[in-house]
Amino acid sequence: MELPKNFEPKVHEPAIYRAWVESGGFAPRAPHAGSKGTFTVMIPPPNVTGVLHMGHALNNTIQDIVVRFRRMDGYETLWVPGTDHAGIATQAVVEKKLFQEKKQKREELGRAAFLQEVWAWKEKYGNSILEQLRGMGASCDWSRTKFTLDDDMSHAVRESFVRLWEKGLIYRGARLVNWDCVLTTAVSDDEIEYVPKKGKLWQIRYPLDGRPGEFVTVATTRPETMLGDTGVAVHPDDERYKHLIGKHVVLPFLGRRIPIVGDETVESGFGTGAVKITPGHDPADYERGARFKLPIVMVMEKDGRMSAEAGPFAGLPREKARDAVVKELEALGLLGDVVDHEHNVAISDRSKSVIEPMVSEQWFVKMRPLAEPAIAAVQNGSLRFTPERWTKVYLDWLLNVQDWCISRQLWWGHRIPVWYDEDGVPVASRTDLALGSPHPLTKKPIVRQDEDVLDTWASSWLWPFATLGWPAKTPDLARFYPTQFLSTAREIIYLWVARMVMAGYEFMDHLPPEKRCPFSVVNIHATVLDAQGRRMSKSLGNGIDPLELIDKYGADAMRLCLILLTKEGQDTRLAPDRIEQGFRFGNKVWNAARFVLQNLSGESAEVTSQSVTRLEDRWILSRLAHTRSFVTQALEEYRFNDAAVELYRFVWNDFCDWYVELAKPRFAAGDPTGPAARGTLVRVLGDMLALLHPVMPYLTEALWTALHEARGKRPPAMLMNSAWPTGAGLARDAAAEADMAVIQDLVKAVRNVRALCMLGERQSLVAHIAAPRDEERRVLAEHAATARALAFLERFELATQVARPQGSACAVAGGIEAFVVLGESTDFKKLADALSKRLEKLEKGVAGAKAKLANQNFVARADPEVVADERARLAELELEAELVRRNLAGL
RNA sequence: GGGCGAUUAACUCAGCGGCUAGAGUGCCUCCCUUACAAGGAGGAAGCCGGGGGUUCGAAUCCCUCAUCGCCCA
Repeated sequence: MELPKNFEPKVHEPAIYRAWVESGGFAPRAPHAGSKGTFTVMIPPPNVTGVLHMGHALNNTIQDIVVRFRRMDGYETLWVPGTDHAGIATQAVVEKKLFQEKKQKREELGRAAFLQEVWAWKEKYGNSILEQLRGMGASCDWSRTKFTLDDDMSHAVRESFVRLWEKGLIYRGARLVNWDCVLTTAVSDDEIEYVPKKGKLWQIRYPLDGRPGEFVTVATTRPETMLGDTGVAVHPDDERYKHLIGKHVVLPFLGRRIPIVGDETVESGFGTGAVKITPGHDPADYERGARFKLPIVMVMEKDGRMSAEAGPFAGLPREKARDAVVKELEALGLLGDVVDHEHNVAISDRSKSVIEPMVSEQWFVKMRPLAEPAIAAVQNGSLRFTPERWTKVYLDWLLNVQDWCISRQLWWGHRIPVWYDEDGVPVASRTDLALGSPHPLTKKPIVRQDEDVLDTWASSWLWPFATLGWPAKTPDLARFYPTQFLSTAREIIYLWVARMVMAGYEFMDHLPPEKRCPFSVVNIHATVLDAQGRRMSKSLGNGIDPLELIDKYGADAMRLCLILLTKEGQDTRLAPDRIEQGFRFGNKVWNAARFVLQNLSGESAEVTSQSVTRLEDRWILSRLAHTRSFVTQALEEYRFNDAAVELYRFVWNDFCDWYVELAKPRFAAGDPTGPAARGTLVRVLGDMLALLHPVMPYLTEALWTALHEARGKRPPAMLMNSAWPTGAGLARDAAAEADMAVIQDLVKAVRNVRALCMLGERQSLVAHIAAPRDEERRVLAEHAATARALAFLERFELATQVARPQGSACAVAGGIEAFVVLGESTDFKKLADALSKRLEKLEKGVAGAKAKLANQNFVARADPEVVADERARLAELELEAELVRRNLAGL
């Protein structure tokens, strides 16, 4: 059996992925004896227009680790993949393409033809992100792939809409919404971002009605909206303006007479202390307007041009209108001070245009009743966040939840299932209502369907159960709902997580309440930042492409590194070359396995902690026992980083650095301990591959096959479908670990002396070892050969006391002195320096421990065990310091 | 404006009441020893952001300031 020298991800990964798919292992296993039950994960459906970015890479690595671990651990696992139709984003992409390629606008094409274009686009490009997930090794059940506009999903959306309608939770109303003037649609609060921009604060003087020559000066960042003003507000306690409350001013250009009101929400310190009220175009003013029953005047059209209400400025685009208004005010002498002013401007995520708050007719869902059970879910423990602190973020949003504007003025999406009769009376229906058919309530003919579509989240909030067939009561739904784990990004807690919880409680009402919450654990993953600590973004162009990393280092390397870098949701900075650590580790594992396989000779006996007798065998199995249980527990608790760090350490530092080196001499022909060494290597390697598999699936799968082949066997199953190591036959062995530590300390001390004296490992040395303490002497006597091999010693003389040989240096390890006989050219000065330094540290430690123990309070109040430990530590330090001091004197 | 997080070695991060504060990368010295030079052996490197407090004991808990970042408005 000869493995190539290196693992070649590009060669192996696609073939292994195909084999996994063919093994059928991505689909949930059928219920069977010994099964731990089902374990379901729903992928956060990426946007169909999306390409894999670092956030997806991390999040899907996490999900795949969970799913692979649970699968091996005996659960019937299901990971459902899919994409969402991303209404605005997708429509915008296709509109742009259409315009660039054919100079066509969607209006010219018409609704049906345009939608055909979008579907064609989706078929062609919409699967790329799912392909990329395959490349990462994601073990999703692709046979269950969903798209939010699939027929069954659309059916679920309509059912949910009609149910809410029937419960009276859907209403239509004029509300101030965030309006995107470029895409001409309302967008939700969550689809806008606030960008600080340098602007100006203009002061405008409004003439007081009936008091010629007197003015009230208001300050505004948006002078063009003054045309829609229907009031002026001042703080009721403001001495400057108090007397004017109840009076009126006359709006320039339009001559409208508008009142001055006293409102406590006005900040007297801002601007002039008087503010204009524009209920039609500002959220705060909308509230104020409602409080004072001021009329709403809309001075802007849906496309951002000024409306007829804008008088002389009608027809101007909003930016031009601003300049014109300012210029005219100045001409009239009504413009006051103009100062620079930085403020946050709302920008649409999709079109990047400035959001215009506008009053329009929209459909809303009443959120308060839906929020109640979602709040209760975290309070009664049905739902848990990890890291725990995100619970607060979730609750804060739910406690202050606003009604949800679900209509979008788009074509791409689920068309709102509402029809109107000739009087405009709406009705929601599960089935399409033909034009001319009688309205179910009024019996008058149906004349039209609502033009708008639903917000994309109105479908993705149904994801955890609609993907399983809801509203039909399918076997899948009964078997896999509720799910166990959801992993996602923090900014989506409100948009999606909270709404899925609401939907679960609302629509899964055929289940008892404790089974309605769609998932029990929500993992909020870290944000991967660029090397300067900035968020990766398209506009900055600072993103690292995971596909490039996979191409260069392999999927396993990227997966491991992302987990090593992100401790439980803590943000991290990533530079591409950091992935090299994962690559090197993969290489290390590969070569360790290669070494094992090269030296096998048909061992088949199962090695256990009970069956081995050699110290190093007992030791490595003890370390394995610890690592296995540590990693298992960490994965059960979703502490991925802890699991990965522990595995890394075990593989590299315990197994490769020590055990493999100790095993080498035992392969010599005729060595009676050879079989035990080979058996132990096989045992450790097998378990190690299994433990590593969730994080590094490809590499471990390849080695799993190779390991079985080397033993002349066919693997009973692919590693992916094999059992998680149970720890059977493994036990912690404290005595072996303690003995091994003695040897390791001595070996390191000798190596240190050797390096200081510039002696290569080849140069054999003789050591005279003094071990006055029985325990240490026993260990060294029993394992002299082991210690000698690792320290590259030719001879090894052990005694209770040793007279220092001529021309020797002394390695001190614990209570042991190892006198190493050196050549004449030895640099004793260097040795002395190193020893002085070490002595200094030791003496510092001694002084610290002494001071601590001299403190009566410490001795009296600290845990007796801590005090005892401190005493023991002091004794050790003093002994070692004494040995080093003596050694130094002897040089 | 509200909330959250971070500040530990040159860099990226662990450690979150008690070992001589750790790892990876980088750096220095030595070594191509037949698993791996994508490696091995050894080493240097830290007033644990500043200031207060609690405690026998603080990188760790509390307060405060500073800086950076994120989420929400």
